[in-house]
Amino acid sequence: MGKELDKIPDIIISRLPVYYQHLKRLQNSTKEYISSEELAELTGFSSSLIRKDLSYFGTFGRKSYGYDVFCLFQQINIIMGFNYKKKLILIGGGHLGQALVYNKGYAERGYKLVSIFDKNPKLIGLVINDIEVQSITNLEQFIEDNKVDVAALAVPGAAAQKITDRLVAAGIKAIWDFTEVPLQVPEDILLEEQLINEGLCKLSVKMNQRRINDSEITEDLNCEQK
Amino acid sequence: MGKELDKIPDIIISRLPVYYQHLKRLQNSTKEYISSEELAELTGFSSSLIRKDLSYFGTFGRKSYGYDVFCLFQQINIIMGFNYKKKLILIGGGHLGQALVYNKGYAERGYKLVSIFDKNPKLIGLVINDIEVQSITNLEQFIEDNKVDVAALAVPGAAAQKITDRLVAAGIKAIWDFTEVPLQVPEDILLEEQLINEGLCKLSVKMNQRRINDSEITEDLNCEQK
DNA sequence: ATGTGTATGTTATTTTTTTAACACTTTTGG
DNA sequence: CCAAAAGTGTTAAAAAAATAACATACACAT
Repeated sequence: MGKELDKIPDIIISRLPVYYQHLKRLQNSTKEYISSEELAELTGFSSSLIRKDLSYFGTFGRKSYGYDVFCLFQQINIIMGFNYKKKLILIGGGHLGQALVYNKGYAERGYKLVSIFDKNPKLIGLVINDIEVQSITNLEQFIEDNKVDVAALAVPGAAAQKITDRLVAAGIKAIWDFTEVPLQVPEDILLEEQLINEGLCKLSVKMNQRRINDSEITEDLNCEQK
Repeated sequence: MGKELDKIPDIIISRLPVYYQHLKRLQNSTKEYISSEELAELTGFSSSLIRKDLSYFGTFGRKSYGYDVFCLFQQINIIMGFNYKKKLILIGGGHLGQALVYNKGYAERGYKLVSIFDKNPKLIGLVINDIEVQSITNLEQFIEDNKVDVAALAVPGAAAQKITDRLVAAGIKAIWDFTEVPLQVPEDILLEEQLINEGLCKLSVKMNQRRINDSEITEDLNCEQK
């Protein structure tokens, strides 16, 4: 019985992309069934946790076989809403923006990148991967006409909040934010901060920990404060 | 007393980049002190949680004032190890790779991008943002000669594991992985998967949830499985 | 058929994480 | 100097999450 009206716990949502990633990969293998134990091996989560996560959405397994690799992938796609079509626009055609245009992950997740906006006249009219960059002045009109669902924000930090306000006013539902600037949005707008340097931060913390543990130094830099 | 030999809980590590981000921003303001309550407002975490997180590393606050905005930022930098210099190389000079070359986040976190590698002869010799792309054949020699700490991996999925094996063999300590391919690494190598489409996944799940709740539909696509 | 092995879905237990409460210190203002 | 206010660091309680345990169902071999 797949349902659940209550909001899916964030902690489970955060694991869904991992399940997705591994199951996608498994589609190319000859493997027909996979056990929670094997999935645990792949993902690093415990088999118990995996069974629990999946049982939150329904019962997909088969006793003494495991999970049908194809069916489970289908179900994960449905759970993640990838079977619904979403229109995406990109704001900012700089280096990061251009990389996002060539990102191959959209279609399989139900997204379609429908336009690119920039304010730089040198970029306007340029065609990147078959999509023409248009002036940011057309933003509101375009969102309304095309019922755009999500905007990817890859503009300089200084412009981020202003553009965000315009997106919200124009009726966007969700923002995928690459500027490392904390954005203010109304409660009902979904905001996903894609901190591009997050991995670097975590690696730095962990390398630092090792350094400290190895040297047994007691770090205690005290900042002058009255 | 700043110390702690035990490993910092991942859940705390995951919040550090958020504290960092907001405190960095606050450096430009005239604000001298900030309370846990105000930080809660900014970050979305509870004030109680913030005080607890910070107290894990030491006592940085001042009774009835709050935290010195400058000192706390300094401390966060130390906790995250940003005051230690790390050498970074980039593997893969494609679209995403190029965007990473122009990323402005390295220096402030103690990283220096020292070289770019690619196997495409058309890219080798090209200078991107003052850094010359060199042949992937030089990889091992370079890592050894320059004591490289971290490699950013932005190559096609098919090449990912092979390159990873070479990096590990050459003595790299940490990998910042942008390929959406699950990589195998030895226990002692730090691996950070930077799932570029993670935000899109989460947005899709959440938009889907809203759709279901709004329509009160009971989703139950059953996959044919004997 | 019958017994053994496998692996799920779920319940019980433990652990981790978060929130709430508060004692205590410092500041401020009569 | 004393009282009130602010806001920390910490302890206690609650909630959430992860793990372990297990009853059940199914497959398969004898």
